[in-house]
Amino acid sequence: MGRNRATLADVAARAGLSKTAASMVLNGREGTRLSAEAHQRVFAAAEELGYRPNIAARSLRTRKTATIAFVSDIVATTRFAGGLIRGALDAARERDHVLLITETQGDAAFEQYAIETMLDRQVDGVIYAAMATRRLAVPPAILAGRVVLLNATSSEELPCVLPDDERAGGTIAETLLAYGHRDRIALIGRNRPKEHDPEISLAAQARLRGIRDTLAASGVELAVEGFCPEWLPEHGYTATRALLRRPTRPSAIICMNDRLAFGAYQALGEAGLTIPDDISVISFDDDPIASWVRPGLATAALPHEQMGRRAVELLLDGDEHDASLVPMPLRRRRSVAPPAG
Amino acid sequence: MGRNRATLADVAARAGLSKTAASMVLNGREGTRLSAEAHQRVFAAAEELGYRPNIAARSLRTRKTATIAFVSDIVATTRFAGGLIRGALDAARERDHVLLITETQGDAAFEQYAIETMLDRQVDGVIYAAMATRRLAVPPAILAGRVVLLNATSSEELPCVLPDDERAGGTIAETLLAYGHRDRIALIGRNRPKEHDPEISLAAQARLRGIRDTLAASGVELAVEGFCPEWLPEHGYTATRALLRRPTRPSAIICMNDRLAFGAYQALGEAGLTIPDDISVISFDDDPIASWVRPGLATAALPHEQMGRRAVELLLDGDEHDASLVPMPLRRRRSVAPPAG
DNA sequence: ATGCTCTGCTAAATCAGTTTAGCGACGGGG
DNA sequence: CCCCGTCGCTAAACTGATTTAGCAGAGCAT
Repeated sequence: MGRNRATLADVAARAGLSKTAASMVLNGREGTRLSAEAHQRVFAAAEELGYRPNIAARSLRTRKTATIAFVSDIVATTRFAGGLIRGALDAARERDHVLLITETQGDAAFEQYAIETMLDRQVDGVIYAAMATRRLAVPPAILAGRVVLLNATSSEELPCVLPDDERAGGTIAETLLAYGHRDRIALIGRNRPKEHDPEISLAAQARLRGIRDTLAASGVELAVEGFCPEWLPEHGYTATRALLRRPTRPSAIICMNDRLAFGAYQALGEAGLTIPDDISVISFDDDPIASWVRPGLATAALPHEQMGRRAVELLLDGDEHDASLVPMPLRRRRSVAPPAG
Repeated sequence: MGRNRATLADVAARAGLSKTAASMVLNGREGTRLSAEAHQRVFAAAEELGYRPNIAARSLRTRKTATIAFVSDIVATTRFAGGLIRGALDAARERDHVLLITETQGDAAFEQYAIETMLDRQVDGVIYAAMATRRLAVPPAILAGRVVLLNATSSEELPCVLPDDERAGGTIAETLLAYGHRDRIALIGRNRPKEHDPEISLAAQARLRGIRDTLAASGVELAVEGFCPEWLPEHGYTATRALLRRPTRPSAIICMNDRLAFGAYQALGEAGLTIPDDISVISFDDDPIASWVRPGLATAALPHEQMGRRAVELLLDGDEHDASLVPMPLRRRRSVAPPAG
């Protein structure tokens, strides 16, 4: 790869100038006193030779690589990761940077290895993304450089990017209220206090807080809160069946995420109930499945692209608002309607 | 980042030897005549100083970076990408390599830029992955080095990794035959010849060929072939409704992918039919949704991790079987049963 | 004529490794 | 005693960029 590329020396020779001159011109250095003609000659030579600088050589000297490490536990390979990576890639490209991606799989040894490998390559900064764990212990090795946490927080007060789950909870509640739902709003997906899987608990707590506060402001309380050990369709299914066995049927179900909502759809379908005529369903995440179910599922979207983008911006442009909450826009679909009769 | 790391010179000094000696020892060079004691001293010094080589410096000299470019059109950010990337990451890690990931979004200018950026960084090879286009025009710039195509073929006879769609078609057909289905097997998801979206057509052709040939070997033909413009749930839904309006109801439906199958589930549910008692459904891909639907959907899994892994292996270990077909294992789930009465 | 400044440019050091060429000491054979 | 080969190791070149320090010449004032 790149066997006989032109070097800076070649460009300089062709322009009849020194490497110093060529370097300065090509880097657009201010305050150099090189003549306009010298500029022309260098540009022409570089153009003619198809010159492209050797990044390894450059970064050896400058200690900058225009490379960002994107280290995640398991994010990189979940369906949720796509958007994060895409957003980060876009923002990186706009700044002429490139992404070195690794996954630790939550394994401490892999993590250690991954971080070292990245640092060996002199990355300019690290985006540390998490899916499984929302509050992480950041490996000390990377604290020396710039770090941004993505979808995670830490005790070190590092800059981080998070979805605005609380506000999304508010939006969801407002939506149901606006449609006229009041006393028969159910929720599924609470996790029991003892099972504090940090993934669920942090997001869940924020979402729940947003929902409760907004409802409370209108004098409404959740009628039922169904627990789920995990946020998978089968748990949504079971929780919904449990809901339906109660004396009063809810007019709306808030699901803590779309996979639960999918389970709820299945249970409601089996019970012969029609969404949204008999019961409304609304949820969080905007998983692709939300647009596949019938009727489409209204849901507060996790803004993955925005988040990935924001992480790179924070890392490179470093405006020092340390925590960045990205809004979760509501995708309005047909699963919500006014309560029946 | 990495401001005061120990250098090779530091290690050498501490070991009381030259940089040359230290370099040779640490690289495990054969045929050097350095004493066992010298080896010990170098290793000890490196250990004590926490020495890690500077990759930029090394690759400046060796022109090797232990870095692989993973360039894709849109794969990197679709739900299908996760596995590809994970497999590639794993295989890369095993070989102490690292992945530089980019996405071209199918845009020629982005692609040009992406490739140049990768080559500037002296990557040791390029994995060129495609989702949208199965047969691609490979940019000439990367042909100079090692290239492996992932989920794609080209006219240049480059090494490539593909799922074994044809064989999977055979497996699906065998499965239905084994359950006793014969004359009432329907298929949905054929695309009309004129709409030759290359993504669909190449995979679809192979799958269909596998199905037809295997059925034919048992003297069976597909009863109906339903067309779909794209492979989305809504098209599966429509195609299935069309199927059900025909005089004889199929005993089994083969869907060209899981999203279509999901649409089929919806249509069958609305028609009051039970899977698999009234009708069997079987499909391709093993999208997460296949395990979420009730009953679970039997499907031939796209072996994304294996494919990603294989691509790296082909690139680095370069056994020269140029095309690598990765088997698609059948996930047996409850959606298939013997035909009703 | 001398000294000074400014202009336009360059030599050489530097980054941190790898690699080539070869040096001094020692032992053995002729 | 001299020559040669081997052993154990090192000096220096090299990779391709950036950056520091500074040089030659022109123009101007003294």
